[in-house]
Amino acid sequence: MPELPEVETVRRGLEPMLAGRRIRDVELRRPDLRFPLPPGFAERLRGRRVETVGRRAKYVLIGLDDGATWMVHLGMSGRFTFAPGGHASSGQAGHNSGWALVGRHDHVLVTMEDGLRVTYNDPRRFGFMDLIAADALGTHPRLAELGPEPLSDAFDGAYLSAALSGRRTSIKAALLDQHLVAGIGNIYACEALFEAGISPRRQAATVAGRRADRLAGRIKDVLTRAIAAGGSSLRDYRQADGELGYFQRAWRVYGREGEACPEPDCGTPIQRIVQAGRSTFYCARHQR
DNA sequence: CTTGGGTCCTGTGCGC
DNA sequence: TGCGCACAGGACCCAA
Repeated sequence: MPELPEVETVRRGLEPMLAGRRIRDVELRRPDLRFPLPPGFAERLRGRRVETVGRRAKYVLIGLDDGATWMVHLGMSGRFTFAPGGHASSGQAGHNSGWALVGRHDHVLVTMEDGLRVTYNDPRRFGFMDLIAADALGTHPRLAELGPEPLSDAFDGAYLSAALSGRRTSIKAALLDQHLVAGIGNIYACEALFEAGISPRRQAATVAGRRADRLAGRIKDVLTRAIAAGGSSLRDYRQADGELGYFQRAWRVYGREGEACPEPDCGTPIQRIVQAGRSTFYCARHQR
């Protein structure tokens, strides 16, 4: 599900539900997600007041009143759902553990002091959570190594050009490297390269100068549009799972193998290739 | 240091 | 209709 825009949509959905409220209870329905949850995870969250709901790359960062940060990565299939007092669930039938309905993949159940129930559901369990003490946030290994936010001023053509120099891998693979720029995933890498007219197979180091300017600009634009689409789905559905934001987007090349290139007067069939184990979609005529 | 490949996990959709 | 297989939006780990 989630790349930067979807995670930002989740953040925006969570913020009004959590910020300023105290956590009454946390129930873990298993001791681990992708990784074991840190010792005392539930106990340390219990009784804390949420002060901020932020985001870095694809991480949701929930700031607590003791200075700690509750970090959430949604992996491939993680999502949050909400229910006012007593009916949070992802819909499937399940066992009762004080909650009205608990689905098979509802792994973390949070009750806020006003009774709001927040469920973290993740069938594939590639997601993970951590609880980071105030003095460890700056050095957390998963955060400290991340590249710049693509929507920040620190990310531009000059940065991209310099960061790609010497890289022999493909530009597509390079964009997925979170150390280089943080938050782009498989879909938006394909879409940004299409809009920039750059072949995903091009060697990363050859994306420099004006070509890098163009790519940086298209990355910002495609992410900004996706966040806007996610925001409208939030307004319509009051959910934070981001799924509608993804679902409603009409990708121009992603998932469109064999369909005609959407550029005017092109019509070249979109190709699908595999790079670094991931599907890449592109137009061989428009992308060089 | 960079790079490519394997791996974790479950659900879905397709072709036969 | 049932079955098996390919594939799915991420990122870690390891070997070369």
